Amino acid sequence: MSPRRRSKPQTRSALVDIAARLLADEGPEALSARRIAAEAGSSTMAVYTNFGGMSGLVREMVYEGFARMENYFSHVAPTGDPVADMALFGRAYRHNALTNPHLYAVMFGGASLGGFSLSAEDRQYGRFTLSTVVECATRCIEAGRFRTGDAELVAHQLWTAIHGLVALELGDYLIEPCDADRVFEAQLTSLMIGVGDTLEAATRSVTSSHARLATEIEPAEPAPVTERPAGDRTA
Amino acid sequence: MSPRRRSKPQTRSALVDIAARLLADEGPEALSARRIAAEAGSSTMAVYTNFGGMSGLVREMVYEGFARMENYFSHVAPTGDPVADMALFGRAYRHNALTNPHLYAVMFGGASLGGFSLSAEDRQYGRFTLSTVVECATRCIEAGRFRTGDAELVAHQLWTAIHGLVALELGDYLIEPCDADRVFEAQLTSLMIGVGDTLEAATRSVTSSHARLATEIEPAEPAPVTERPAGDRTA
DNA sequence: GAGAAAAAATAACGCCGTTATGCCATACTG
DNA sequence: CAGTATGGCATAACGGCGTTATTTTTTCTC
Repeated sequence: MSPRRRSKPQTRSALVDIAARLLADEGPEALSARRIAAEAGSSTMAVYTNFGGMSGLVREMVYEGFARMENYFSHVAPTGDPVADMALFGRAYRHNALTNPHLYAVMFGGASLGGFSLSAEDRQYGRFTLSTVVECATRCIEAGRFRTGDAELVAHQLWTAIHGLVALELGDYLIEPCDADRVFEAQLTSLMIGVGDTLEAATRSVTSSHARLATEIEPAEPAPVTERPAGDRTA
Repeated sequence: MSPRRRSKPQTRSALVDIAARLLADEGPEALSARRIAAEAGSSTMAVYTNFGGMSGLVREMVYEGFARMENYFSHVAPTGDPVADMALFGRAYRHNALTNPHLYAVMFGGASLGGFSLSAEDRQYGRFTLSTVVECATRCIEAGRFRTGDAELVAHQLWTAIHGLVALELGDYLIEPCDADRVFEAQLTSLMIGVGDTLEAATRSVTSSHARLATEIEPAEPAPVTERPAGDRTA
């Protein structure tokens, strides 16, 4: 039916692109090897020769998701106030999740698509993405703004708190979006105060981060689908 | 093969029991209509006549999950310090999630088993379970311990924060359990401070709740599988 | 150009949720 | 008490899924 596919990398990236589009447009249920291959004009076997199975393709999506998150993080410009930067990272995290909801669900929702589950290496890769936030927490601590000396702990607090909000938000447990917004803002300030900042300073920082939201949050390019440099990862 | 089934309610509760056992023992992947029916010695059709499909049976699991959560909540005895009570609710929430990890994943993980998704009514039911926590937050506010006057907001902050930790914990993103414990304790104190309590009072409350953990957290009965009183909910 | 190696197509296996059909015991009805 | 109808369950089938074995095609290498 379709013109003959010439070489290999073409079909591989085509499969990734189509999978990403299906995931974004129709959600995780639409991610099936048969569907993707049919949409690419090839047979189901292409998924196996290129990714070693469905789980390999899902892994590609997960890594793409972390790349997008890292992209948002890298576009957070320092404001001079490390606590405000911290809040900006929180906003970037939530913005990324709300922009790519289905992708985020695959990354953290434990959707277990096609029997996929993250390997220890994958999890380490995911946690590595937060290193930028850990560095920011270190700056906050060095500036004497936080009570604790454990930057990683603070980063994990921010991460888990925002993940919880976003997860329930995406699962429609927080029905009205304004609810989620209010909880998010309150959580941000409460966290900054709770880890040691003063009420006034934390409020100022979070408010300033809110003001910078529009200009800071969007990355330059529209986060295109990228391929991993390393070799195949058969499930 | 099996002796003739006499009446209806027997097979129904058997299906629920087996489904709950399969979910707890082998995880969400083991929850299939065919498997459950086979384990019950009946045919697949029993799932449809009793629950209108797989989604109905999953819904039963979700309601059971909320019942267990409510059971843990109802066994939280007031300590006299409302903020300590608040921390106890947080501990009860996490304890329930870690005790029934697969059930918790079905409730909030968006696993989308058998095309199941919560209806608006279901979500409302889930949020209603938190009303106990909202009342506790009200007591905290009336005691002048919290800065805000919005008890529901505070309850949602606690909820989302702990859910985020638990979700990542169950997804093995927080690799070492001691990590999760540390983040949980820090999150609890940070939240209590952040929403308005003083450093000393919050630390005292959270510490006292930690001391009460062993005796308070376990409910009397082992949370048996119950049936919903209402009629069938065909998907 | 010929042979070797990689990739894709075809077809099959076993699982899934779901549905249509028929049986048969139960529960009403006269 | 007999006859009937209702409804729960079994049997079997349909389409779709991930996966695998086999065969065919392509592509690279010598």
